[in-house]
Amino acid sequence: MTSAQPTPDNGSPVPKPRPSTIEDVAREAGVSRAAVSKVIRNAYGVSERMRTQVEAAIERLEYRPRVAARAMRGASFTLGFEIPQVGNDFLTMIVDGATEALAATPYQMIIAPLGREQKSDVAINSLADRQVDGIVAIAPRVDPAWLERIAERTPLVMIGRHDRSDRYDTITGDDRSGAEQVMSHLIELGHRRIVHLTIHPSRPEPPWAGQAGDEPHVIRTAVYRERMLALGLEPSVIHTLFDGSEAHEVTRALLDSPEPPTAIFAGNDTLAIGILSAIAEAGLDERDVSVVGYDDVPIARHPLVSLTSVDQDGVTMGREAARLLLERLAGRTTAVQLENAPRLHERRSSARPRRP
Amino acid sequence: MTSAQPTPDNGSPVPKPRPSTIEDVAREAGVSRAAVSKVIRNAYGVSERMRTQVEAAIERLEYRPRVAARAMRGASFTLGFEIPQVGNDFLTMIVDGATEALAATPYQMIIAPLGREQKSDVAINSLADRQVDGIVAIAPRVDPAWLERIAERTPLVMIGRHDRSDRYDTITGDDRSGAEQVMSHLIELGHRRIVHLTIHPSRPEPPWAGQAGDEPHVIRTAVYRERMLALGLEPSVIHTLFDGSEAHEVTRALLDSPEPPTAIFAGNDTLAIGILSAIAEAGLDERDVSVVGYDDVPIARHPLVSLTSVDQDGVTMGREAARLLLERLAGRTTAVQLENAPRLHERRSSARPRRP
DNA sequence: GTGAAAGCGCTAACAT
DNA sequence: ATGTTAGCGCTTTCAC
Repeated sequence: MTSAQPTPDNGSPVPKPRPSTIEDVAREAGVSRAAVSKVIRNAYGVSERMRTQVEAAIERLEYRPRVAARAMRGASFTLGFEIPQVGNDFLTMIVDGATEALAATPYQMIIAPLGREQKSDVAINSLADRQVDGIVAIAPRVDPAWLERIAERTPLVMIGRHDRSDRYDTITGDDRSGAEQVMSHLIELGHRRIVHLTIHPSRPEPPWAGQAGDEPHVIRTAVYRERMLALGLEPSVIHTLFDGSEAHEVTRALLDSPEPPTAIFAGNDTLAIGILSAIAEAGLDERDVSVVGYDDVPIARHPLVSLTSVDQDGVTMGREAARLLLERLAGRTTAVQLENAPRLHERRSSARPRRP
Repeated sequence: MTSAQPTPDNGSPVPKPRPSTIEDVAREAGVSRAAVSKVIRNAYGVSERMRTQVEAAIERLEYRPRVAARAMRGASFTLGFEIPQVGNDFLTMIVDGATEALAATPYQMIIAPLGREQKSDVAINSLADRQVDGIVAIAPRVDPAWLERIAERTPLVMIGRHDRSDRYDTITGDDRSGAEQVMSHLIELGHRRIVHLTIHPSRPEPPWAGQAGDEPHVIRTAVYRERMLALGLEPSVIHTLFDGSEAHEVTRALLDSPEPPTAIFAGNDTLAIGILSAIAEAGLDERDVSVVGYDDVPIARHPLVSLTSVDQDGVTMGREAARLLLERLAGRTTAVQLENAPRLHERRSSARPRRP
């Protein structure tokens, strides 16, 4: 990176013109602060004449309400999204859905990405600290009791949690069904040596684990085991980091082993993409090792990738999450659980094994 | 999506326990509010004894400072990122770099994604309204004069702008060099019928266009034209939407035309991926039509995709952006311009044409 | 329909 | 080193 000569400081003191406040607008329009406040909030009790007057003043002074000040008394008109991985396409779909649902509302969305080594609760807290009016979070490993405390003050929608709360709403996919579809598909194709590669489970096992449902990935793994055992086959589960690089490495090793699998069921598409890259690099294809992913991210459809994957419609999930939040803000106080039915899209990456 | 029975409202009024304030902590610790404030800000003038006392009280009361209240007087310890497209992998790299740079600081990052049909200035404004302490934005088409007004109050780093300002900092790649590398590469391979496919330029042409440099995509297009004309070839530029779907359609049509190109220079990788999908669907490959992209997003390296692309190191850009903001917050007042040198990664998607 | 006044939780400037 | 006080810009009663 090349740095240009810093612009010479010509000594002119930076004029920090004070942004206009509600007070300025009130003076300019010849009304009270309260009146201006009512106008900008579309509140009851403003005459047509006053409204136009105030709006003109706002225009003239380029007035913009400070969100911080508003948040101290009323609402911030901001909805916060906690996203564990900015680059994850499934999460992107959720954000897209929510963006769409919020377009016609006065609410702005902000996203709090997880920092390096940062846990979900830090980001959720940071949203709460910022007085957002509602939170959507994807945090499978956070203590439900803690979430309920957050939900006491801020409407909260959790995506991908199978536990039930009467404080926060949940939106999930039916992970059991999705995993069943994957396994049925692979078994019907004739696969027997099927490996399941997924992300590391929580360690140590949290005390509330299994309390009221499990993490999506844990459920998928459980279904995998059940189906393997039911056929008298030996389950083989491998855990890796979430970003796909380790999935790539592990797959290389797997391919070099004496009895490589003929199919790999990946816990999600990011891992599946990493797996596919190792297979391709080894000069092999789906007839050697089939791969099935989960989430049906956009790139899965790409003809060069053509990854068989479980679609759980992230866009709808995001849209619904936003809707649930708006409902809460409109007064709903009972909890809602939404579950969608996933659907397997069969593509080129899964095929009959060459040597069964 | 299936809705579960709403949890019955058992009539218990939701107890909204008032979160503790700095006042509560002061009382609990037997000190003044100011003392507590100093402790949480690590400010000068606190005895060791008081510090431990206050910290204990904070712990006990689970006190968390309200960002809105802090922002009204001091800082919000928040840095805002305006991102035109959440799903764009190049932008993701920028966010990742910034996340890394911010990990060891007290600053939290929030991302303001663009809503549907929303312009960059709306999102930038919304960050400013939220009193973030600094803003990083990717907004090639916003009036520089307007940006300078924002920068008067909030430190601002613009990514991908070739104009110079003494109010805000800029980080760019050398788009001229990047595009030159692409064209040289394709020409050396023997391509003559090269099409350039890129995103729609601003319409109408903004009054400040060309004032002090141009949009990255415009520069890349200009280089393409120059190089084609220099060889006595007819430039052919096609504009599409940014999301790659239209690039896919356009490419289909191109392949069906009487004299299809032997190479396509895509304005960025998202478009290149869309182009590749059309080529693959038509049963063709790089010997028929070569493709070169720009940004070198992670998927470009994938062996199934193997897209030749210009690496402009988004991660470093993001890291530097965060660093520049922190510098400004530490007192720098002169503007800085950073430019990095892009580098072409040659991969399978570009090859000698079968029929030149 | 409109305005006056009382805070919201915090920090900064100023005491002590 | 610690405490006191005066706001920051806004919304929300509650008078008029």
